[in-house]
Amino acid sequence: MTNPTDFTDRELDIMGVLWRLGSGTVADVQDGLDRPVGYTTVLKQLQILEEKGAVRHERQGRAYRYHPVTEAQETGGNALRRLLDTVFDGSAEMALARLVSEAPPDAREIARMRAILDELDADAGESEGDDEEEA
Amino acid sequence: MTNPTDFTDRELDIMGVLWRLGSGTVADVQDGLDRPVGYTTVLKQLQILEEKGAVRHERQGRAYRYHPVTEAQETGGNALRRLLDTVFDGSAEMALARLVSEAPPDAREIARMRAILDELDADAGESEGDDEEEA
DNA sequence: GCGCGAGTACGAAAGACTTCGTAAATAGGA
DNA sequence: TCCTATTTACGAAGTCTTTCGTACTCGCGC
Repeated sequence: MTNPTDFTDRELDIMGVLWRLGSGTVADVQDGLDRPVGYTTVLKQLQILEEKGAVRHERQGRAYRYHPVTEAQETGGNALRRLLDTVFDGSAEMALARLVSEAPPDAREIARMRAILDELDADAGESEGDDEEEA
Repeated sequence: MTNPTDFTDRELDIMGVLWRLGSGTVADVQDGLDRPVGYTTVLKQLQILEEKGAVRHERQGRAYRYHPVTEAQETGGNALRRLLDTVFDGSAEMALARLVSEAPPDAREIARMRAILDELDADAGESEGDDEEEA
């Protein structure tokens, strides 16, 4: 991973396309990839991913349509945890600093990110306040 | 993918130890790893990492002491960018949501994370104001 | 100076990943 | 029905990773 996850690099490329599209045929995925890869190569990867339980397929006309089974967010979470542990020394703060420098969010996104932090405070407050409410 | 970077999974394990310790001998790194790995295996990885320019070594007594050359933050940044692109659909907000659910920060850390976002607003304000100042 | 033990160098074996060639199957139209 | 184009199935080749065994080296103590 310089596998960020449970997936290998190429598998992650494929999953990325499926997550973005929602689902796709072999040709769809092939088109969605950044870099040119043979048709049967993509098919093979999808078959491997299916063995691993990461995707499933259904017939569509004479072709197969593949759907992701594992959620993007779950995969991302695992990868983030690994990154946090190995490179950011467990510090969410450092990770955030790097995150925003990699992809500077616009004002609206910053506002929503603040909201996420506010929500954290609220949750912390609630659990600390449980005793008071119950009393 | 799990490769999160330029490094393979095992390489990242090794680099993680070096980043944490600052530097270390082969034995130090071996001890620092979660999982048992042969001494020569660790040595070999370090030699490979040195070929790649990720670490350097200096003599210490009869042994070598290895120092990381690449920064943890840089590696983390690359990995974050990949994650952002493939699994979080380019949204720093989604990444943050997952980040805090993976490693819930305490109040002090939340405060510092807010500060990072504040800093972003400040920067955005400054650059928007550049024209006015120049005019 | 010599020997011993700690350490490094080398290379090969095993396994995983990636890629694709070729064969087989299938559906639709002539 | 039969042919063709599209698609899947299989499997093997090439490459990269990971692991470690074995041989060599070097420095320190006697």
